[in-house]
Amino acid sequence: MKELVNYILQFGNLNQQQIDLILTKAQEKEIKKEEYFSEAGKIAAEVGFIVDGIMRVCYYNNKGEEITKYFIDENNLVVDLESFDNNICSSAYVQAVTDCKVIVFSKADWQELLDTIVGWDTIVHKIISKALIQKVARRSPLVSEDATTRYLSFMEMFPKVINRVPLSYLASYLGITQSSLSRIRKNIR
Amino acid sequence: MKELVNYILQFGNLNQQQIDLILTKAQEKEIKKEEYFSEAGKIAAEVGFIVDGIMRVCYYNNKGEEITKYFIDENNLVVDLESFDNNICSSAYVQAVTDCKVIVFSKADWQELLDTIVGWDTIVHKIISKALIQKVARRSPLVSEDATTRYLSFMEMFPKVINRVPLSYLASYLGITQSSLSRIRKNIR
DNA sequence: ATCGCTTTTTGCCATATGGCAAATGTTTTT
DNA sequence: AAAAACATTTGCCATATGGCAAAAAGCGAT
Repeated sequence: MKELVNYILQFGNLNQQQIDLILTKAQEKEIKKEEYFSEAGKIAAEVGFIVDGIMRVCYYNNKGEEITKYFIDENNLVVDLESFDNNICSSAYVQAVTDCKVIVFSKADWQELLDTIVGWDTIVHKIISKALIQKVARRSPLVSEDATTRYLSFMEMFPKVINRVPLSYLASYLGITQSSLSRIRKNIR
Repeated sequence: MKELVNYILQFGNLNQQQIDLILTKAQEKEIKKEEYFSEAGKIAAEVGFIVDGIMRVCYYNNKGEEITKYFIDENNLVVDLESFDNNICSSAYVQAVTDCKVIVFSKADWQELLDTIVGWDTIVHKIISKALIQKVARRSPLVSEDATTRYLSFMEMFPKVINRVPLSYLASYLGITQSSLSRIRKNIR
C-alpha cells in the first residue's frame, strides 16, 4: 500500500487519519495476464491502482480489428472514467497484459471517501486531469510522425513497457501492422 | 453571455446570485483571424469561452513543420490547461482560425470564483474532464484508420468546422499532407 | 529433449501516401 | 478591373506501409 500512499501524496496533503481511512477501503487484488479489469458493454465498477504489471485499453474497430488505445503501467490509476463517472456502458476493454497486482476501490467506497475526506476530491481531480493530459500528449505524436519515429518515441516514453508486451498490441497502438513494426525493429538494430 | 450561462448550467446548478458573480468577471473580447489566444513559451493567463468562431491548437515539430493538434469551436472552453494550472510555459499556440468572439476570465478572477462560489470547482472539474475525454476520443481514431476514413470521420464529427478552416490546417490535424488530402477530397466527390 | 502452440520475422508484390513543382482557382489589395 | 498574394489541385515519380503466406524463432507442457 506504500506505493499508493506515496502516489496520492504527490498531489496534495492528507493527515494520517485520512490516509488510514482511504486504506481501509483499499483491496489488494491479482489480475492474471489476459484477464479483464473492466469490459466493453459493462459499467466500470472499480478504480484501480497498478502496483505491479501492465494493462492496456483496447477496442474493436468497425473492421473487427483489435486496437490497443493505451498502455498503463506501474504506479498509475486505472479506471474507465467515462463509464465510471456517468454510469454508462463502456466502449472499451481494460485488460491485463502481464500478471498484475492492483489495489482497487469499489464505486461505493470511492464515493464515500469523496464525501467524507475534505480535500480528497481536489486531489482526485488533479490526478485525473494530469492523467488525461498525459494521455493526449502521448497519443498526439502518433498522428503526425512516421512509423519509425513513433516507435522510437514509444521506446523513450515507455522503456519499461516495450519488452513486456506482445508485438501485435504495440503495432496497433502505433497504428501500423505487426509486420511493418517487425521490419522497423530490424532496421533500427 | 447567455450561451456561457447555458453551457455552465449543463454541468451543475447555481443560483442567480452565483451566476451574476461569474458574469461580473466575464469580459467579452474579439480575437481576429490568425491572432493568438495564448502562445508557446508564455504562461497561459486566461480561460476563454468561444461564443463565435473557431480556434486551433498548434505547435512546430522537430522538423519545423507546423502541426495542428486540435480544433475548438463555438460553445466550448478554450484554455491551455497544463500551462494555466501549473504556471509553466506552454508548448503550443492557441490561435484563432476565423475571427472569434470570446468571453474571457483572467487567472486571478478565475481563482477568486473558485474560492468564492461553493460548487463551482466541481462544475469546472466536470467541464474540464469532459473536454479532455472528448479530446482523447477524437484523436484516437486518427492513429488507426486510413486517411480517407479519418477525413470522413472528421466531417461527421465537425460538420461546422470543415468548410471554415484552411486545407493545410486540416491536413496536419489528420496527419497527412495537403496534397494527399486534396486527392482524397476529389475521390470522395 | 521433444512436440505443439504462439509469436515474430521475412519475402513478394500491391497500394497508399509523400515530395516537389507547376497549374489552376480564389481572395485581397491597389 | 488588374495585379498580387495566397490556397488548392494536379502530374509525375519515389518511398513507406499493407496484405498475405510461409518460415523461423520462442515458449510451455509433457
